[in-house]
Amino acid sequence: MLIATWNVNSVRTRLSQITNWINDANPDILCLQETKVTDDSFPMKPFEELGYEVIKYGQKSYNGVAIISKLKIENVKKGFSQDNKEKKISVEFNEQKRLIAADINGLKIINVYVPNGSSIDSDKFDYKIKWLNHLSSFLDEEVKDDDFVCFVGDFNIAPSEIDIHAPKKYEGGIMASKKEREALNNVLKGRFIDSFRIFEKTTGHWSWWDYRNNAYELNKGWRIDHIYISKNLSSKLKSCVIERNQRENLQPSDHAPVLINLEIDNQNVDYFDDDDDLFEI
DNA sequence: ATGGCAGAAGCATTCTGA
Repeated sequence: MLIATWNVNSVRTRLSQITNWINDANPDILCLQETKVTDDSFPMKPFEELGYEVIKYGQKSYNGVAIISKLKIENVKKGFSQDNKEKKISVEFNEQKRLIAADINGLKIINVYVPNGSSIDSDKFDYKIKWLNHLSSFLDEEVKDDDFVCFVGDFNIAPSEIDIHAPKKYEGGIMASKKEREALNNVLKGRFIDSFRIFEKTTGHWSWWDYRNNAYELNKGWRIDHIYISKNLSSKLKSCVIERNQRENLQPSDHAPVLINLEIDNQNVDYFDDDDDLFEI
């Protein structure tokens, strides 16, 4: 079972690149961030024609998340829960569309676009920390100990200095501060595994390169897009790769997709494309 | 210290991103 995350920086501008990549990589589930489109304008058809179901939670111009799945999508949650004791604060944090979750094939898929935070002395940075703290409460409520969870997205945080091309220059700043990492660790609470680090222990692997200053050509990148899995899935994890060639497309997103392979049987056999997928092997 | 590149909105230029 292939599960991917990709900050596409506008789903409409990147549409053909996304469908091309789907045709190449054949993911079962693709989680998108920065779709930058309202739900009524989301391009559903290109994905449905490829045999995928789409759920989306977007807004005009900014943010926006979506899940595209070959397998049946159930128990959809858009934004933070609003039926709990933190209802008021949830409404506030749902103004920016940054969270969508669903159950797919026995997995709880949680897709986030964490706020960037601008710079560590800004109001946006405070918002980022508060948003992460609210996300922590959300997970405490939504995730049970024995759930199989895949928690993915653009986290806008490099987990350690080996996830930055020039740590001496950037450590302590935005996406690399102690405060952000503590907030992220509080969200993870030791219950998740960073899929990528199971396979790659060294520096030099990036998922985002700034559009400016020729950053991609100079390979000046950061690893800020992550696929966290619950510990009870660790034995099922077969690979995790960053598809950096997508950063070489014409007019690319500034992020590359991240893709894992989980060795899980498809329980929900009602594929939407209804083709010969069921009868392979 | 500043700007550089890109997308959206909307038609010149501003806002936002990371």
